[in-house]
Amino acid sequence: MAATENSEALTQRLADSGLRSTPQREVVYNVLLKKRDHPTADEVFSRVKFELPTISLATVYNCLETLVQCDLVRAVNFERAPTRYCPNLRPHAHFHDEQTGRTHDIDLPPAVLEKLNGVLPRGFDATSVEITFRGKATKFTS
Amino acid sequence: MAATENSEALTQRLADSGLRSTPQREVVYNVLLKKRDHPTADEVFSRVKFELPTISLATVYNCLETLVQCDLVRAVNFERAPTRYCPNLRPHAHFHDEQTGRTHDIDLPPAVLEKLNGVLPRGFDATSVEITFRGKATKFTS
DNA sequence: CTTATATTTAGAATAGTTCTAATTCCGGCT
DNA sequence: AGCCGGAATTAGAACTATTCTAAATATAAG
Repeated sequence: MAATENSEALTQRLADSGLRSTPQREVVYNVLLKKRDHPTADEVFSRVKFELPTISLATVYNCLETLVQCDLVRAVNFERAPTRYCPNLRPHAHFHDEQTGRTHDIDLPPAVLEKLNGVLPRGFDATSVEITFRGKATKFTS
Repeated sequence: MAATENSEALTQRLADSGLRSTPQREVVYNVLLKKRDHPTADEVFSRVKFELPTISLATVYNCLETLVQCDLVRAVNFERAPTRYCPNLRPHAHFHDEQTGRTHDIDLPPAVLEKLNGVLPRGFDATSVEITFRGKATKFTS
């Protein structure tokens, strides 16, 4: 996908919510797309500063929040550690490697999602489900 | 189950970890068992104070941490909200009702847990999985 | 060009939790 | 019973991720 495509997608999504496309929002989003290692706001901040040295941390938080609102990015929480951000929009779980601290995306097939919804008793209406594995990734993992 | 049974179980678990049974730990644990509404540390604090008016918040945090270490209690995190505590040791998910803010336990049958482990690619070895639903509980729910 | 509104910004404020250092408690030894 | 040493508790300070505030800046619309 060309970078301009992402950029246009971003502009479109922002417009849909009555928001503007700004250099800060563009760069924050591109940083997330470029290295999908579930960075924290601080990590995003330091990566963005290469391109926009004068950006403030508050703006990074604002942009991330905006992207989450537009459904372009997911906020990922693990215990009480700093929130991490993830531009993977497919339904997926997270695997938290306790040795390395790294977070891996685990795709969730529709069948599993259905099975999961099946555990909800009558009267519980879920709009979303969040799944986090903890353990260690032994091998075959990048 | 008689209260003394829980008390003995607690004492046993603590001893297993080389820890002592104390009035503070007993009361904190009993508070969790008595009203299973996933209280925060602050809520536990105020409930415990009825029995131990001089207990400190730090001690409540210490006791909760100890109980979690001993596998008698689970710490439940939802987004970045204050940690909640849950003495339900059966495998279960949590349903977070966005209207009321209440958290409900959802039992997880072994079949579902197996299915879930099945989504992990070779090389991912999970020791635990945490599942949180979000939505609204419409009816038939206490 | 002007105006209105959105956005960014630096720094202060907040809140849940953890840390620190001093005190208290308690079991085991004599 | 009395003492010792480690465990536990305590009050308050410190920490940290995040949000808030208020002022400055940018930008789209008329």
